[in-house]
Amino acid sequence: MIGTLSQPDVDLMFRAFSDRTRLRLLNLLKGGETCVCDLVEVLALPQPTVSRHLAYLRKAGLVKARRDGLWMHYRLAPAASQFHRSLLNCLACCFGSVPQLARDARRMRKKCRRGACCT
Amino acid sequence: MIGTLSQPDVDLMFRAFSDRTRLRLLNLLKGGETCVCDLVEVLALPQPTVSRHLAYLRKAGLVKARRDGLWMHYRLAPAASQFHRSLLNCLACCFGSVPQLARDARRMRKKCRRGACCT
DNA sequence: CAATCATATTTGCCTAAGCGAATATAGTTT
DNA sequence: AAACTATATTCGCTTAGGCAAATATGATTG
Repeated sequence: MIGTLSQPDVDLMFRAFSDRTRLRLLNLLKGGETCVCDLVEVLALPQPTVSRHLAYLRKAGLVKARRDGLWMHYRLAPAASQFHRSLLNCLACCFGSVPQLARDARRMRKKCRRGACCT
Repeated sequence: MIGTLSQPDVDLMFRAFSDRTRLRLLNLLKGGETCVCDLVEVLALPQPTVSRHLAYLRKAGLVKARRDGLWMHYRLAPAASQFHRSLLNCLACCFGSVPQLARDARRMRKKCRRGACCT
């Protein structure tokens, strides 16, 4: 009934950001491609929960997946519109407002430094 | 349990944007202070629906209300953080992606031009 | 103060979406 | 092919949140 509508619906993309778990995932992926097992460990959440939210983000067009043998690596999808770009900018700003995000990033860096991450 | 948390929760603000009706309201308020009756007419939605969503936006810290006799005028709250500012920037970008927003704005301008709006 | 107007809130109902537990799939190794 | 590993999906349950209809509130006017 409505005319042109952007591929991944704008509402869907906003809603993707409106859940704490997904925000944390996006925040970690900001640091580069990451495999699911590392995300699970750093967020300390059940693996099905993480996979479920990653699937949501994939459907919203916000992340891309790449298979590498047994592992799946996720990364932020390159911004496909000005809107997408501005949403990612919000993510950067959240980092200052939500202490949990900074903590997650710190834990990920630590894990990688001791060579314990898949990448 | 978690330490510092920004007043109007980040998740709440994102969720405020993730509903089509609220997005349309925010978009109209971008044009300046507007009274509820004008919003109801331009969006062609039931008044309780509009009021309910305005209440949501108020709680999220995104809009401010001002009473003027019988009328209530709503306006965008001034950005209180970098995050808030970047969210408002998303709104501006949406305008290009969601044709409905441009139509709403056009209808509002038209209404005001013929002197039919409360402001 | 009764009537009226603009707006807000409540109620009841229904769908979307989160979670944990269990299970399925897909690739690897032996 | 059987066993194993990493990841994805499904199921049953519970809560959040949307809507329409009805009702309440708050300000103004007669």
